[in-house]
Amino acid sequence: MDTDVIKIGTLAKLSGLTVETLRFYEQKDLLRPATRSTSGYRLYKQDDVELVQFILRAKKLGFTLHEIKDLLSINLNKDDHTCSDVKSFTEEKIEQVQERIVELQIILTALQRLHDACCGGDEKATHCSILSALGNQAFDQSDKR
Amino acid sequence: MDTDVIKIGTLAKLSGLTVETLRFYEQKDLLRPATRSTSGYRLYKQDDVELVQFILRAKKLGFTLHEIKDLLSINLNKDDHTCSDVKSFTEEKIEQVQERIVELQIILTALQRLHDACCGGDEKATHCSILSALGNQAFDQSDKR
DNA sequence: GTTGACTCTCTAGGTTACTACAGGGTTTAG
DNA sequence: CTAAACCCTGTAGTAACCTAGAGAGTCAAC
Repeated sequence: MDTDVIKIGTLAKLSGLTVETLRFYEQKDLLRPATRSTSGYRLYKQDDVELVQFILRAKKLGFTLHEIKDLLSINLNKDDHTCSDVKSFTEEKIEQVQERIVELQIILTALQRLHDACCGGDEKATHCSILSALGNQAFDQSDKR
Repeated sequence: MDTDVIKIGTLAKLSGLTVETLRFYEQKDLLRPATRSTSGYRLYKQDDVELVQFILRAKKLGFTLHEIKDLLSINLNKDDHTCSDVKSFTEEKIEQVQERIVELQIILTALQRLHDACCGGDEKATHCSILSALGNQAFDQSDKR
């Protein structure tokens, strides 16, 4: 057997993904095997391990699979793109992440306000301040979104 | 026609949701009409407008529909639950939100680091520092998760 | 009595990122 | 040579939250 070439199970082990995930990524156009064997087995190159790592690192940065697909095509044809292309790609993601953080912080503040106001005792929840807040119009004015 | 009772379209208008969403919420056991007309029309009470608002407020706080269902059943049977039940429910959510914020902040920091290192110029992306970072093992050590 | 607005059920799609079969064929080790 | 381990395709399910449409019945107004 050709040692330059690895089957999907090997790539899975080397990259820490499952075979199913690798096939899924192929379906999403992220990762195509170099060739197929006569019997139809996917045959990858050793280099594809690094490619999978690229994908995993981008995922860690919060990029979606679709965005990673674009990132990969930039990476493949580096000559057709500028540094500024990549930078603005990153900028957009930064903005998205910042927005989400702000949203979550608004949510967090509201939750903590409710939490702090609640006695948290063993008495029946009939007069629970959290439940009343949720049932109260006044709540709606308390944050502006 | 009974004025105490409203049809789904009216409830939709009063609550700002669509008819479809209201039916969807019913399917998810969040909101059941008080009765049905002889022809099968859903008949809601005026009070249900407040119930929908309760749901929307809880959604704003980041609760999932499933969690809201539980919250509603606590709200309906307040005597069977304690304040501390509700408080710990809220506590759990607070922890979830905090965790998510921390995650996003790690992502944000990493993105900003890459962004700042990138020249962002019009030169070809052949040596783009962002792409190299994604293709580089060193990246993996740079954050601990 | 007919139009138009409303309602009903049921089904299917769409997003994101997988996971899990079923029902095959292929390869490899002993 | 056979059994285990591997691979294939294709489909369907998960979570969360809806949205859209088909095809049909109902209600109110003119």
